[in-house]
Amino acid sequence: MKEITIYDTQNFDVCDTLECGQIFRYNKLDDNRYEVFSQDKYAVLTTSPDAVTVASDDCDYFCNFLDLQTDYSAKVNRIKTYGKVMEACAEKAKGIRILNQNLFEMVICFIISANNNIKRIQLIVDRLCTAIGSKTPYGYAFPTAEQMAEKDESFYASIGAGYRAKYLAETSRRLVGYDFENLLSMSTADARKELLTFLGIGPKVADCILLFGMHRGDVFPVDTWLKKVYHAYFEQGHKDAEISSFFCNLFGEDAGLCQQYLFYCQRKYGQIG
DNA sequence: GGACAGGTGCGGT
DNA sequence: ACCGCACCTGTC
Repeated sequence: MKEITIYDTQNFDVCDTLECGQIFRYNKLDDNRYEVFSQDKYAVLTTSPDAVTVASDDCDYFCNFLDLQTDYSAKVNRIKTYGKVMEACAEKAKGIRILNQNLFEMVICFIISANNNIKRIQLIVDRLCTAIGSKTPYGYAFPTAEQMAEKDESFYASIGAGYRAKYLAETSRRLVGYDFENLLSMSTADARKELLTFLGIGPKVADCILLFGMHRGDVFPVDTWLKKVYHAYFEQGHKDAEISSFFCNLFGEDAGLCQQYLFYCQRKYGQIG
């Protein structure tokens, strides 16, 4: 394994980045180390007092994966001007980076995430990789669309997916040979419409795929946590279905990152301030 | 043992 | 278009 060390950790915290809910395939090894899986690749991230070290056979891949080429300082400073609430949670969550994750992997993982809890999502994803993913030196790869399409609904039920089994079987079949490049070339609004045509993808899951799999910052996934945040800190009388567009209008291009800050603070600390 | 999970699809207005 | 509701299952 090779290593790369990052010394500018002002806006890069491994714990914040991995535990803010954008990724399910990681494990905490000890106080300072996390292992991360993406597609068929693997890395160990070690935090020391003055740096973070990435150890992997695919260091370049993980530098992009961790969005290390992007300067977050301007974004964070701008978000801190979005009122008291954002100022407080940006200070706590400023180490979060929006990962560049694989699009197919995001589609499948976030279909599994619907009306589910993180522990069980990780359990199901782990069973999925172990059962049909290709073996790698460090574990099992995330399955390809072809590998998933070979399995039927009963298989996905057997790994604990519940009523999402049908969604996984049907959507993975539809994604064999799918033109992802075309999807990536679309505007955020058009890509969102296209994603909503897949079984198992509703508004919230579509926004997660756009944000985590396509790096579109101008979306705001609304789940139960963000509904709580809205009602506690932003109440302006919107119906649930309008909360996402309310935040998109409020935060513009920074909406996605703001959502991660708010989600993380609410979940980790039980409050924003 | 019940409520809750990073909601969605479906049928009824 | 807009509700209201059922829904797998692991965890707290």
